[in-house]
Amino acid sequence: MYRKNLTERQYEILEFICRRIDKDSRPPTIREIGREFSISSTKGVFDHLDALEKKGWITKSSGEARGIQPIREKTEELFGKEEGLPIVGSVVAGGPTLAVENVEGLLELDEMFPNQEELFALRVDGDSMIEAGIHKGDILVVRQQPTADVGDIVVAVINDDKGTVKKLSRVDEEVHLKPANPYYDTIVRDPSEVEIRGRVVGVVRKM
Amino acid sequence: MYRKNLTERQYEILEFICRRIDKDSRPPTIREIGREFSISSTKGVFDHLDALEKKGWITKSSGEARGIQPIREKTEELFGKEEGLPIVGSVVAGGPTLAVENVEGLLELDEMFPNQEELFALRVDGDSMIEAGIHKGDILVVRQQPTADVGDIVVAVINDDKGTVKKLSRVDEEVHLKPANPYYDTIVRDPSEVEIRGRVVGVVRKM
DNA sequence: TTGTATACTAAACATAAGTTTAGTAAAATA
DNA sequence: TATTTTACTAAACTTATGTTTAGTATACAA
Repeated sequence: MYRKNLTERQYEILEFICRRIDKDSRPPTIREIGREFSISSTKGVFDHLDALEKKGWITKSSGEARGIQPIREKTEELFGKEEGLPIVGSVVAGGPTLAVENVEGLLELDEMFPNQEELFALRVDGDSMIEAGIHKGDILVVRQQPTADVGDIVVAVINDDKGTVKKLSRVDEEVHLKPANPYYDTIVRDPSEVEIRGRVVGVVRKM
Repeated sequence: MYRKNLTERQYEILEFICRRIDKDSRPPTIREIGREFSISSTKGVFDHLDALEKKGWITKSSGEARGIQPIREKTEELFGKEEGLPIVGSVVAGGPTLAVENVEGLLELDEMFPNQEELFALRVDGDSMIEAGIHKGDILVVRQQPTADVGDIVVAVINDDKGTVKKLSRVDEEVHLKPANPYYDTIVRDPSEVEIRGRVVGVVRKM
C-alpha cells in the first residue's frame, strides 16, 4: 500500500481533488478528474471515488454536481494545509533547503491560539514590560477576561483612562501593577479603580 | 444603492454565495440560491447573477455546474475573511466588547509575513538573546538567506554544528556572532566556518 | 412618456455531470 | 488455485443544473 491504506492511484486522485478545491474553491467533476488522469470512462473515476469513500477519505453528496467532499481533518494531515510556516527544532548544516524530517509542526495563529472569539490583539506603546520580552511595537495576543491571577501579565484600565500592560499582583487590599522595567514604578491602586480587560497570552513581533 | 453599487438583494445573494463557499468549499447552484431566498424561478436568480457579473463581483463559468466564482479581492473586503485577530491601538474603558472603531487591522501571519516560501520558523532553545526580546521557547520567523547585514539577527551554523541565533557583526576579517546576554560570550570565527542560514524577521511567543 | 433597471413567475430546453450496466485484464490476496 | 481488488473501456441512462423564451409589475431616470 502506498500511503495510509491508499493505492498510488487513489492517492494521486485524492491529492488532485484537494488541490483543486484549494485553487478553485470547488471540487472537480468526475469528468474533470478523468481528463487530468487520462481516464476516458467516467466509471473508471467513479470506482476510485467509491474506494476513497469506502476508505473514509471523502464523502459524496449523491446526485449533486461537484459532490466530492474530502474529509478535511484527514486530507490536511496528508497533504498539508498550505498554510503556516514549518517549525523546525534546530537548523543543521547541509543544503539551503529545510529537512522535512526536522519539521516539528506548523506555525499558524489559529492553531497556536484557538478560541479566537475571546481574543484580540494589542499594539504595545511603551517599553515598561521590556524585561518580560515585550517591546515597543510588539503585538500582544490578549484573552478577554475580567479577572486574572497574580503573576499574569494583564491589560488593565485605570480610572477609565487608557489601557496599560503590567504584571498583576496583590498586596493587602490593593492591586499592584508591576512594570518589567526598573525605570518605571509599580502602580498601586484600590481594586475599584482597576478594570482588568484581559490577560496576555502571546506576543507577535515583526522585525 | 445599498453598498458599493449593489442593490440590497444582490448584496444578500453575494454574501450567501461567499458564506456557502467558506462553509462547503463549493459555490451553490442557482436552485440552491433560489431555495434560500424563496425565488421559485431559476431565472430570478439568474438575473441577479448576471447583474453581479456585470458589476464585477463574480464571474460565471458558462455551462459548468456550480460555476459562480466571486472575485475574492473584492468580496473579502466586503464580508471579511473571518480570519485573524483584530488589532486595537489602545484599550479604552467601557463595556467588555471591543469598539470596532478602534480596530487598526487584523493580525494574521500571512499578511504580516508574506513570501511564505522563503520563510521557516525556529523554536528557540537557549536564552542567549534574551535582551533582544528573544526568550527560550519563542518561535522565530526566519527568512532563508545565505548572507546578512551587520546588525541583523541571524540563524547561523558554525562548523557544521547545530544552528545558533545571534546578532551578526564583522571585525576585520572575522565574523562576530554576538549574544544579547551579558553571561554569554561573542563567538568569533573565520567567515569560512560560519554558514548563515537566514535572518530573523519575527518572533511569536505563546505564554 | 418612454425607456431602463430591478425583481420576479412559469415553462421549456440543453447539457453538464452523476449513475448504472456489461465487460476486460492484471495484480494482490486468501 | 480461486477469489477479490484494482484499474480501467464503452455506452446508455438519469437528473441536476445552466440557459433561454415569454411575460408581469414596480421604481426610477431621461
